[in-house]
Amino acid sequence: MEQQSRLAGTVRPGGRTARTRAAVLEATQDELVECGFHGLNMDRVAAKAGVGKTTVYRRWGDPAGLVTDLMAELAESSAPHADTGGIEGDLLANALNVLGAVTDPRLGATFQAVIAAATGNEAAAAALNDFYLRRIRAWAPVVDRAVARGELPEGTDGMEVIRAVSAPLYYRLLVTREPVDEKVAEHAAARALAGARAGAFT
Amino acid sequence: MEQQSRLAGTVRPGGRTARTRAAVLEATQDELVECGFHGLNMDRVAAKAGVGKTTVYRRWGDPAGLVTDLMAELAESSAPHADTGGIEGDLLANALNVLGAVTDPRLGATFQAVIAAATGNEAAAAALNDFYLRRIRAWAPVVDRAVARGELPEGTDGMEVIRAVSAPLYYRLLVTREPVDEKVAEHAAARALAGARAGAFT
DNA sequence: GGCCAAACGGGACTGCTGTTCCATTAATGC
DNA sequence: GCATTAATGGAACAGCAGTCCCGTTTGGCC
Repeated sequence: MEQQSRLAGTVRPGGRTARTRAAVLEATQDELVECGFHGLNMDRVAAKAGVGKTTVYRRWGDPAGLVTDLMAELAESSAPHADTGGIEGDLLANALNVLGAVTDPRLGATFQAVIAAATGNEAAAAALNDFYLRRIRAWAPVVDRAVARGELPEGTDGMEVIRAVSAPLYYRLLVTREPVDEKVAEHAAARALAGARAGAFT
Repeated sequence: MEQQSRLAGTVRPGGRTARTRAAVLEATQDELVECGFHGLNMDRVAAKAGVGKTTVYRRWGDPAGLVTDLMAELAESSAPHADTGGIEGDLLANALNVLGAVTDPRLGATFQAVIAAATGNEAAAAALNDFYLRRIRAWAPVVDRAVARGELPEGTDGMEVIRAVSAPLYYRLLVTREPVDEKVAEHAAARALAGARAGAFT
């Protein structure tokens, strides 16, 4: 049932195989937007992608395999961090970046699907961990630069500050299910900054 | 397919009906610990509870209905907040309380299941929102008392501070899938406190 | 204690998910 | 270009989740 879904191990990654994968992942995202993860249907994905359902089952195994591959795909194409010249602007940019991602219909549906899939699926959990670790590492330098500029205390943990900015947004989105908007994003950035200035992240 | 799962609307809530519900919810939690939400099987739950599977389908409809009812049950029996005499101890107690809940095998499995169910199920999402709103309201007074004692700035938003303590724990648990331990809990409490003292929660 | 209807239980049934088999297509290496 | 074989597609098949029907049990009420 469980099987590797990454294209990496295939012997013939070019041409048809790559086209099939692109079409299937595209169709998967469409389905996620319409039906969510729990409504993700392998047959419909295959039909919408224009490939045989045998192919989908063989290469991805189950819905969790599809969203795991989708997440791996997103991990490749991560945008670089901002540089507004000051830590306040950089953290706000990070918060708005997260807000934009979870608010975007396609991306938001994908993130929620992977998070749902990751409860009880080791591969999906690993893909999720990989994605966010990359993202946090990519943004941590904005904190390091602020430390170098003297805006934040020496020894401030950049990755922890970045985590602190994202956490409230995801907490509301996933746990309390309260609305997530610009105000929440601004507060998240401001509070992480206040904690960092107070030396709570050293 | 979707149907109300709460016992509230039943005409005969006593005797057999209540026993059936208790047995089914107990069996559901057992299954969640063993198989997780995606492996939750209505037939096995019915068998383990010693009731007919028709009954389970009729009253709860689907796995999401089961975990939603379970969450509603947990919402009833919420523990009162701590009172250590100081805001630092109270917030730490809150963080350790959350840590204990998500670390406990039965509770943790239940929370993760409801969170997974809530992506794409309105009833589960509502139960989740209700549970956490109750919990946050129950703990907010520790902040209000601290403000009254002069430990925190006037106008500090108690509910927001409580949210800020929980958020990093759930963020790690659900999103980045990093380990959650006492150190993380202590940091979460300390950073929320630092932000509050700096006036970031007013 | 007895009546009535709500709630339950068992078993047959159905449709869909996921598998298997084999023929067909096309990517790779020469 | 041509041979090899990885990868795909279609169709038949199997198993189980979820539904339906109807007889049985039991809680609420007088």
